[in-house]
Parts: sequence; C-alpha cells; structure tokens
Amino acid sequence: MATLRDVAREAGVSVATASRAINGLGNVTAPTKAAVMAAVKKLNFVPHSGARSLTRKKTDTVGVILPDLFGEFFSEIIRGIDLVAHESGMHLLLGNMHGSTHETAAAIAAMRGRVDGLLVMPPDLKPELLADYLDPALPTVLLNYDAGSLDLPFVAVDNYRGAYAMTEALLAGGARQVVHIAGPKHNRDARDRQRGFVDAMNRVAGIRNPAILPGDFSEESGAKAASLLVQGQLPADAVFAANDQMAVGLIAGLAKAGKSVPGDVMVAGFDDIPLARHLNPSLSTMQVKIDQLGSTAMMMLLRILRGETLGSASATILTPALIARGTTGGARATAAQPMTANS
Amino acid sequence: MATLRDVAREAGVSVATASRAINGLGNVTAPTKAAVMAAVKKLNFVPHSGARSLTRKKTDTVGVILPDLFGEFFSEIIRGIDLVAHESGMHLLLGNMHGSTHETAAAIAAMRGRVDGLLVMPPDLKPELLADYLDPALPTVLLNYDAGSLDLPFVAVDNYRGAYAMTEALLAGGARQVVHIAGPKHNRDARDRQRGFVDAMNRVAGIRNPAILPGDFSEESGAKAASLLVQGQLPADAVFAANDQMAVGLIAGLAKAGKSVPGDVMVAGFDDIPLARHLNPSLSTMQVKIDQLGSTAMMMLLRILRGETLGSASATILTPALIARGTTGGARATAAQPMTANS
DNA sequence: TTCGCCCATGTAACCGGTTACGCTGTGAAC
DNA sequence: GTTCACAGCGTAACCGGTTACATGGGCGAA
Repeated sequence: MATLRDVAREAGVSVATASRAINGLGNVTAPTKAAVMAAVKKLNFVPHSGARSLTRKKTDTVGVILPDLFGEFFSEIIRGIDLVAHESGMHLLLGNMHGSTHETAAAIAAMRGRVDGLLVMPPDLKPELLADYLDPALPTVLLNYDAGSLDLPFVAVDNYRGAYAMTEALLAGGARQVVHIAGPKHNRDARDRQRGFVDAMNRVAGIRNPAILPGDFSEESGAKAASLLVQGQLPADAVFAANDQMAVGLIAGLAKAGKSVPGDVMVAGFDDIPLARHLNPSLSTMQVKIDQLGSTAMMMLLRILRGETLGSASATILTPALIARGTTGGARATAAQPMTANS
Repeated sequence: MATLRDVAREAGVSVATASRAINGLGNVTAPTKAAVMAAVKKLNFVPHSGARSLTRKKTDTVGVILPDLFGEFFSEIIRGIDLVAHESGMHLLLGNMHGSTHETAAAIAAMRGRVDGLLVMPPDLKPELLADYLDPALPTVLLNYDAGSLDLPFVAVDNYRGAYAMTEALLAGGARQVVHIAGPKHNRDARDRQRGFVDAMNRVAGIRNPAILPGDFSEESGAKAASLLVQGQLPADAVFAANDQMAVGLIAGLAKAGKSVPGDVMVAGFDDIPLARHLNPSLSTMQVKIDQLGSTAMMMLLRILRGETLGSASATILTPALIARGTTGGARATAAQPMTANS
C-alpha cells in the first residue's frame, strides 16, 4: 500500500506539500497540486485513516455500545444513528456488551483512541458503575437511560407516561380488571412501565394492588402468563403486556385455551413492533419511534462535538403514541390483514 | 488522558518496560510489573487503540459494508457477524453505502487504516467496479455475491435452487398456473430467484413462458401485483413472490378483492421473515438463515487473517429450506396464531 | 537597486504506542 | 578468576500521517 511519502517522491515534492495538496489546504500552486494528484492516482493512494486520526485527534467515528439486542429494536436504533452520522461523514464503531458488566467495561475501554464520542445504552447497569467505566473526557450520550447524578445528556422514552396512557385507555374502553405482565425485574424500561400501570390503576380506577404477572420480555413468557391467567382463574378483562413480544405469546396462549381476543379479554402491548399491525386481530400498543431515539442521540452527540456543553438538563424525552387496534376492540380488521372473518 | 509515558514516569521505568508489563510480555520482574500496574490504575490509563494499531499493523476490527438495508435482514446479518467477531475479540466498523456507487467507493476507502479485513455486500454493483474499489491487499469476503472473475471468497444463498424448489413444491401441491412476482430488475437475488422459477416451470411442468409480474421487494409492490392479478383476470392458482414482504402485500391485496388464500390461490414467499409464521394463514416460504450468512463470512475472514489463502473456490453456498405453511395449504393453523377460525 | 513581505515549499517534530537493539549485571561453567 | 549466556531494562527508531516553523525566491514599493 502506498504511503504519503511514496506519493511525495513520485510527485517530486515533500510530504508536507503532498499532504496539503491532498487535503485541499491553501498555499499550493495548481501545477504542483496536479502533479500530486497524478501521483495519487498512479499509486492508488488512499490516506491511512488510523495514522491521520492520531495527529488530528479526531477519528470521525462514534462508538455505539448496545446491550445484547436482537431484532427490530437493534436495527432501528442503528438506522436512526447512521442516518444522522452519515450526513456528518461519521462512521459507526459497534460495541456489544453481551450482557456482562465486565464486557461493558471492556467495550468502553476498547473505544479509546478509536472514537470521538460514545453512544451508550446500558439498560441494567448501575449509574455508579457506569461512571467508573466512562471516560469523562469523551463526549457521551446515553440511550434510554437517565443517569441522574452523572449529569450526562440522554435520550429516553417516557415509559411511565406511555404505560399510564395505555392503562387509562384500557379502563376507558370498559376494562375493570386489568392485569399487567411485567418485564425483567432489573430492567428500567420494564420497571417504569410497571409503575405507570400501577399508578394509572390507582388514580383512574382506584385500584390499589392490581394483578401483575412476571415476564421477561420474551414471547414464551407471554405464553406462560396466558396459562397462569387461564389455569389460575385470575379474573381479567384486559391484559397489558410490558412489550409486544409478550403480548404476541400471550395472545397465542389465550387462543389455545379457547379465549377470544378482544371478545373475552382485551390485550395491549408496548413498542409497536412491525408484527403488531399484522397480527389478527391487530395488536394495540404504544408506539415507540426507535429510530428517533438513535437519531436524536446522535444529533446531541454532534452538538457536543461541535463544542456545545450538554448535560442531563438537555435530555430529550420521547413520548410514545397510543395506537388503538383490534386487540382492544379498536379497528377490527385493517387493510393489512383482512384475511380472516373471525369470531 | 494519561499516555504510556505518563505511566512510565509514574512507575519510574522506561516506556518500553511499561509497554511490556502492560502487554504481559516476558522480561519484566514481578515487582516492576506491579509498579507499572499500580501506575496504570492510579492514572486510569487505557491504551490508545489507534496508536497501537498504527505500529502493530493490526486494528482488531473488521469493516462491514452493507447496502441500505432495514429491518430484520440487517440486524440478523450483523448479529451473525458479531457473534463470531466477538469470540475473536474483533470489533465491527459499520459502513453503509446508502445506495449510490460513489458512496460505496467512499465507504471502502474510509476503511483503510481502520480495519484488518472487509465484509462487503454489494447487491447491485458490477464486479469490475468492485474490483476498482477494493484494495487487493485487504482481506475481503463478499456477502451474497459471487464476483466470479475476481476470485474473492464469498458466502451466498442459493437463490436459484431455493426458487426452483419452491416452484416445484407449488406444482406438486396441485398448482398449474403459477405466477411469479419478481424483485428489482438489477438485483442479483431477485434475478436468480426468477431464473429458478422459470426453469422449474419449464422442466417440471413444461411451461415455457410463465407469467411474471414486476415488483421491487416492497409490500406495496406485492399489493400492486394483487390488483394486477385480479383486475387483469390473469389466471392463477398460485403466486410465488420473490420475497416475503411482497407476499404479505399480495395476501392483503387478494383479501381485499375477496380472494381466499389458499382456497382460491396459494401464496409462497422467500426469506422466512419473522412475520411469516405469524400471519394467518401462515406464510409458506424458503427459509434463509441470514445470521449464518454473516457468521460464515466472518469465519472465512478470520481464516484469511490467520494466514490461509481463500479464493472464490472456498465459497460457501447456503441452501434455503422449504417451510410449508398455511398459504400453500400446508399446516393451516399453527400454535402461534390460531386466533381465527377462518374461511 | 534595495528592502521587505508574502507565498510556495521543505524540514522535522509530533501524535501514542511497539519493538529492535544495545547495555548492564548476575550466576553458571570452565 | 575469567568468560559467557541471558535476563531485565533503556534508548531510539518507526508506524503514516499533520503541521509549526524555517527557507528561499519573486515582486512591489521606495
């Protein structure tokens, strides 16, 4: 691979001149510049980004550290980030923390010298630990995580208000005995959604200890909740799952037990995964614009990189939108799946 | 941020010794090593990966250049790659070519000096162009692309045989007038699938010019095909869409026109997106294990990085599996969505 | 004609690590 | 008591760029 010195030698100039010519800085005559460019072409020279970033102290790259997320959520968030990053000529270095705390530290450490800033989503990490890992000198924006005391900017989804709104809607739709299927215990999103549910039940319907079934965001745990509901004779006229995946499993489980949705029991989810509108009946849910989460965070990071100082005060909270569909008796059959004339 | 020299000074040793101690190389006494490590801890030293890779000529990073892919396909392929990369301590640098040829060149060029190898998926790029862009010295594995003359290793899906098999299955299932909805004209996958369809129709059923409707892999184009079918009075007892997305749109469109699936017409797709099994009736399709595409490619790249020489001869071809479900009259209602007792 | 200024270009230091090589001192072998 | 091998450590070159500063030539002003 040709280096800058090769180019300089070929063009009969010094490395400094070659560098200036290539980077379009001033103080280079047209003919010299042409000679350098000819050499570049001839030798197929491509600047070595690693070396360049060493002196410039800029890598034009942002590190993205996500938990072990699969599926739509993962790809949407990346897409949102990439959309903005690409416009600013930034690259994305992916780091996956694969669950363990130790890996998180490693992932963050590995970023030093490779990135100009960090986008981190540590759903179940304690703020103190995070503070240890993060380099205070490295601009960082948190995804869906309010680190409170750390004073780091973040973008988050208002899970509490979303859950509150959905619970309210279920109650308004005539439900009295609403059961919640919770997400993983240590997961912040899950906890906030549960809080929203509990508060709404209390304030809107005056119910103090609403029924809550355990879950872990997986389809299977939704199905498990269905059998608990049916076998346990738990009275319920509506079930609000903490995410769509569980709602899907729940619906399948209820159907197996002969329960009709929304006839016997209404069902609602959270997230609005693409599958939601294709189910039959289609799934009512809270729509979270995941790509916006990514793009907003990236825009904040760019602002910091441009010199602005952003703290947790400049956080952005995205409010999810209520999408009423078939499983709560909303729109029964939408254009997308009128395949079946069902019960 | 502390540098190695800071650590060396703090520990009272030379940079060389500090470096050796930190990297666990030999020739360092236990006490010296301890002193260095203490300094590391005290100064919060984290090695600057950029500088390190400059001398080592190794970045422990692979560049992944994908087209503008959204959704499941994107995340699955990344997941497959990451799974293998992570095991080998490799990082992923994402490059998106966002459609244009020019961007592809830029994306590849930007990788120089940042990565040890490249994973590229250039679905609609001419091999000659690709050759111009790629650095022959940089180990490269192509995703879902046979560059033929270029002698680059690649991992691909056998779209031809997949389409052939599905067409065969439709015919075996009693269909006579099978219509194909094609993908984008310039897309290789789409072309191969179309070829498989045409050949199967010819060889198995003796039909020379089977009906083919245009499409572009989008749900909308599937819906459009549905109205063409219905309005155009095109006789069809089965429709084979070049991908699942179009099949989904097609099914919705057919339903709107009052056609029942699979009663009036069977439908088949390609890819086995997660949605496929949740439709009602569930969608018959060719299952492509997208994550395998990524992980296999990454494994090949690792072999090259370890010194092996791999050419196009060592390509891996993944054969999709036929999944017969409801839309071809296979399994009518599966456990996942027996919500409806439909026509 | 001479002075001074500015522009084009070259020299070399530097970014933060790694590592070839050289130096020193110790213990074993003679 | 030498000699020699080798372990432990330091010096400095190097990776491939960028850029502060030095240099020299051309040109306008006096």
